[in-house]
Amino acid sequence: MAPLPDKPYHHGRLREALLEAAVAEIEAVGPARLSMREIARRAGVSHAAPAHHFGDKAGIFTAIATDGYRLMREATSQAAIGGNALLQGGIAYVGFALTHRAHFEVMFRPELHRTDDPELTAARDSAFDVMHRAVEAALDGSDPGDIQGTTTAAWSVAHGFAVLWLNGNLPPELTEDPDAVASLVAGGIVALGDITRRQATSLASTTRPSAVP
Amino acid sequence: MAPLPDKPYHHGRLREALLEAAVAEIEAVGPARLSMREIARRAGVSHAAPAHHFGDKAGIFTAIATDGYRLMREATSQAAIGGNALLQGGIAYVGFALTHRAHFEVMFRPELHRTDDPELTAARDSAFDVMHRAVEAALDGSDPGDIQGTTTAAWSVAHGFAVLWLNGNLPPELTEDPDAVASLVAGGIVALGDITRRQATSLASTTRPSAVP
DNA sequence: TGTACATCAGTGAACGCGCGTTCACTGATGTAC
DNA sequence: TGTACATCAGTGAACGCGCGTTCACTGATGTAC
Repeated sequence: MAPLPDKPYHHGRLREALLEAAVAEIEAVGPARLSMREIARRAGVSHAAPAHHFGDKAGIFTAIATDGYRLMREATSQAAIGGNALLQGGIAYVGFALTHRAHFEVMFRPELHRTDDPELTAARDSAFDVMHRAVEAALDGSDPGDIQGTTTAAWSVAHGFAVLWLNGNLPPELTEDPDAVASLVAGGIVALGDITRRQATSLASTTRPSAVP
Repeated sequence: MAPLPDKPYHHGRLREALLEAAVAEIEAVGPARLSMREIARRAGVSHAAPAHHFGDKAGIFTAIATDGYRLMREATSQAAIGGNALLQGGIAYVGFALTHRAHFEVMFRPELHRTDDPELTAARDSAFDVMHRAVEAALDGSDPGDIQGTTTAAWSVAHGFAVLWLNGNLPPELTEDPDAVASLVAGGIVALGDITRRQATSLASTTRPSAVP
C-alpha cells in the first residue's frame, strides 16, 4: 500500500491502489465529495491516471459497489448457516455496514453506478440470494407473499439500523457493546412483532397513507 | 411562488422563497450537489442573496431540517392517536419520508447541520417524543430496556424501509399500492418477530459481530 | 404633513480555487521474427 | 540472443466551468422630530 521507494513508471497494481484510495477518501468525506484528482493524489499518481482505468466516477463507484456486494455476500453467507440463520445474517449485515462504510454507502445508491454493468448485477444478485435463502429457510413453506413481506421487513430493520448508526442518529449508549445491542434490538423486534400483530387487525379499515408519484 | 411582474427591489418573503428553492433543488439533485448560486437562480435573486439570510449552506440545511422535524411531528402525531398508534405512526413516518424527500434526507444527516441550533434541537426532540410515546403506550409498563429496544426496532424498520424505497432499492412491484405494501410489511414484521423469538434463544452463546472503533 | 437619517435587503463585479476533461507526450513491456 | 515495433500505462500542461466569498454599492423602508 505504501509507494515503493524507487517509484517505477509502471505501478503494477494501480487499479487496486486507486480503488483503495477511493474507498479511503469516501470514508473521509463521503461519496458525494469524492474527486478523481484526490484519488490520484492519495495513490501518488498523476491526476489523469484514474480516468485511464475507470473512465469516470461512475466507473469507480461501480467497481466499489461490485467489490462491496462480494464482500457482503462473503460476510453474511458465513454467518447465515445453521438454525438461527436469519438473525445471524442480520447481525452480519449490520457488521458489514459498520466495517465497510464506504462500500455500503456506495452499494445502495444506484444513481452512482452504471446499473447495467454485468459484474455489478451478478454480484448484487448473488448477495441478495443469501438473504432470500435465509428467510425461506426460516419460514419453510409459507406462501410467497409471506416470504416477500418477511424479506422486506428483515432487510428494512437491518438496513435502517445500520444507516441510523452510520449517520450518527442513534443515542451513544446504543453504539458501544455490539453483543448487548444485538440482544436489545432482537428483543425489540420480538416485541414489535407482537404489537404489530395486535394493531394490524384494525389496519385495513382505517388507514390511507399518502400516495407517491 | 412565481416572481411578481414588476419585480420590486425588496422581495418580502425571500427567506421562505429561498428555502422552497433549496428544497426543490435538493429533490432534483440531492443535498450534496446543492449550491448557493443555484438556490439564488431558482428564486430569481442575485447569487449573494442566500448568504445574506443563512450565512452558508449549513444555515440552509439547519433551517430545512428544523422545518422537516416540525412537519414530521405534525404528520406522525395525527396518525399516532388511538389503539394502533405505533403501526399508524410508522406508516405516517414512511409517508412523510416519501412526500418530503428533501427534508427527510437532510434531517438525518447531522453533519450537514449546525447541531447546536436551539430551534433544530427543540423541533427534533419534539418529533422524537411522538415516537417514544407511541412505543410506551403500546408496551404499557414494560421495563426501560424493552422500551429502548422496541423503539430502536420500530424506528429502524420504518427508517430502513423509507431509505430503501427512496434510493430505488426496492423491487418495483413493492412501490405501487401503499395500502397493500403496508399490510405486506406489517405481516412481515409479525413473522420476523416470531422467527427472531425462536432464533434468539441461541444468540448469547454463539455470535460475536465485529466491533467498531 | 414634511424632512432627515439610520437601518436593512438585495446587487453585481471581482477574486481565487478545485474540478473534469482533453491531448500530445514519454517510459516500459511484450511479442514477432 | 538480438532487434524492431506495436501496445499499453501513466504524465503533465492547458482549457473552461461553477463554485463560495468578499465588498463597496444602491434601493426601499421605517422612525424621529
